Amino acid sequence: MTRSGGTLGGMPGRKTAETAGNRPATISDVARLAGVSVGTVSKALNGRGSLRAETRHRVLSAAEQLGFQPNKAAVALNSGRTYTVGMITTDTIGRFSIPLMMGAEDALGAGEMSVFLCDARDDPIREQYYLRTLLSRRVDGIIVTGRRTQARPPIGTGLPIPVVYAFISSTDKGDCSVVPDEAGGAAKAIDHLLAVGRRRIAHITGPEHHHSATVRAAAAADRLAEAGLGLAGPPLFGEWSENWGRQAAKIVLSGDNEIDAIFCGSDQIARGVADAVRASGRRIPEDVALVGFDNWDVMALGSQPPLTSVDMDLEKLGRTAAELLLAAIGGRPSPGRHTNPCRLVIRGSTAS
Amino acid sequence: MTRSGGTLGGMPGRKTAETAGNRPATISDVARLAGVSVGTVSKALNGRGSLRAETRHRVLSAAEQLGFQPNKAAVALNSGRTYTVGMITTDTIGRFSIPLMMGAEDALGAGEMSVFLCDARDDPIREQYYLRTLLSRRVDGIIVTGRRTQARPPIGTGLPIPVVYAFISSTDKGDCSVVPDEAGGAAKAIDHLLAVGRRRIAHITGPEHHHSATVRAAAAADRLAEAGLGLAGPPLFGEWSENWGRQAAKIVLSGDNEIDAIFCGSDQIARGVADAVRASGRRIPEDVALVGFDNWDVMALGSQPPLTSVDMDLEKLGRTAAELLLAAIGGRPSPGRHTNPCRLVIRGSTAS
DNA sequence: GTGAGGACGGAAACCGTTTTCCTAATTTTC
DNA sequence: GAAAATTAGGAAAACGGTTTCCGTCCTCAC
Repeated sequence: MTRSGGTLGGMPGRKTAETAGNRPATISDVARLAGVSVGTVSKALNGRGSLRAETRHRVLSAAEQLGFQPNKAAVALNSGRTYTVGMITTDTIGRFSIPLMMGAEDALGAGEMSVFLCDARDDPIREQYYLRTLLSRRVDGIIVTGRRTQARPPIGTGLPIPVVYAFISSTDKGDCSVVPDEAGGAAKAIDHLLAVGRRRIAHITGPEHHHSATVRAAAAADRLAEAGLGLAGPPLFGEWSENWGRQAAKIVLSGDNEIDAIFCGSDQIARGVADAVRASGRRIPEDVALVGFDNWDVMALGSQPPLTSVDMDLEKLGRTAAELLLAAIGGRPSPGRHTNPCRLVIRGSTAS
Repeated sequence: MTRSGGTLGGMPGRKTAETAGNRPATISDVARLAGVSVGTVSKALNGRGSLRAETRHRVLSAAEQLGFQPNKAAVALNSGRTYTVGMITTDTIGRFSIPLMMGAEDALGAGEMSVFLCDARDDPIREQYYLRTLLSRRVDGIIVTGRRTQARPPIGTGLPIPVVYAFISSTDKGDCSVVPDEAGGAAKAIDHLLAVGRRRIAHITGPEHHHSATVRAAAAADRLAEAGLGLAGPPLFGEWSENWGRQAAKIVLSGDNEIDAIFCGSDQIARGVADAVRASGRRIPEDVALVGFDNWDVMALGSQPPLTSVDMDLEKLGRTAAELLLAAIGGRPSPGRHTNPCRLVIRGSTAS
């Protein structure tokens, strides 16, 4: 009695004619079993040519019985398409890369694309090594991501395949980049604070040499200026840490003019600020409202009260990057800088 | 004047004969330029056969000039090896997967292997889809990771390629799994608390149905029993959240018997506990010493004082998994469960 | 001067698919 | 009932490498 196990759509792990150690079935195996030529098998499997229904069915069930899966390397060889893309994270895979990667991977997976993961760890040598590897693997395209939104030199010029930068952007204006609208996000934060009646707003953020810190600070100041106001004191630049948040909050709170809100450059900073505000005997949000940035769940939700925060929607951004890459691979490139709006997530730290 | 740009080891982005949109050079192009046959080019590039130094050099410089990179699909086709592995994260890519992935990717990259990233999102359908895809791509092996250390059914049986489970393990004892020694880590935490003179130790941790929670709790109790002591009250099972840490700490602190240390099932819980302990007027570590688990930097370092914590050394674990996979691919499998020791990282929350 | 042997490099098979012909058989048309 | 049109499926080329097998030329020994 012949086993009929191994449906095409079924569990590949199911024991079929192909057992451990056996080499995977090839199209020739299927052809032999079905009693037809390999060309016919290919046609049956791909719905090309004209075949009798009976023949097609015989091939299909032979393929099923052997658990046949076409060798993608062979397909790639004569189609010129590998249906793979490379994802290079220029710096270490971290909190920002993950949602980006997930979004991108999801969008690509739907297009039957597989993703090569490359972690360049901030090392230009590794980066170029990976680039060479990816080119050698004939990926159909590359997504470059990184922790900083600052523009960076293109990963290569005159490459034979499209490249999309996500989160980071390329200094070459002709390259396709997808970046969050950090300035818009900061503006939304300020708008919200104004809407809940705050007027004396301080800003505590990361290092001044960090692109995100300066962009967000400038946008916040601009927005207040448009409302006929100004930041309560110059922005406090420091580090992206809770510790800095605590320190800076102490400085702000000991100042002459009572502030009624603090816009923070990150959720980590906001947490530190929250600690210091509470320690000073002030209540959040009654006395001081607090807005963070990143909407990092463990920080925003672990804080007491939970933090209102600006969400850069990184997963969407990754998805968009993937879609632009797919379009470019399909011959419809979208050069230039594409910005993705931020969302403001309102929670207890500003709820009135 | 002929451009000589494009060293083999140089920047692939450099403008060479191959410019944007041009198809990558093939071995035939190199052969034509060097005035030899393709077979000779292959020999020159791979150091096979016997060639005159002059010929070899001519080929090499032709390859260099064209920026030739062998098409890996073609190589895969006749070597049977793709030099790729698949990495399936059964649940969403998160805090635990990342260091694992990074360690594995690093170890594999050194072996010239590329990694396919597959995020199964806790969906068995997606998981099987990815498995099929990977098999179709003829990866040389697969690493399966996940957020939970609990054993899971094998991803497939009778697969033609080796599989290594990292962090999670397979219920099939014959499968190769690499897991952290959570019990050992918990024991180290208890040993340390005992060493700094604590005797009344409580335990607050995650949900009782979570494997890690029960294993760590049991190991802590066992270790105390060995020392002729016991936990100060039964372990408090709840959630892996700061909020639960705060709640549980209040319960513990309001008990009859004064405790002098709390061992927490995670750093997040420990942070919540720290808040509650401080709020109760007790000092850390003088009155209550605190040990967390995971050594998650933002939590452990953001806490005040910084948390002593058990580090599962996930990057090492990922690296080990990759090495075992490489060995298995090379025909030297290491079936069974391999445990990796945890490290205790001592910080202010227990410093005497 | 002849035969043996080594050095060099070309021709061709092969890996697993897809696709383009092309032939043979069947059906349609008048 | 013969010519034309259609259908079914096979043979072979192509994709881009690697490897095996030979043939040619040169050198050396006798």
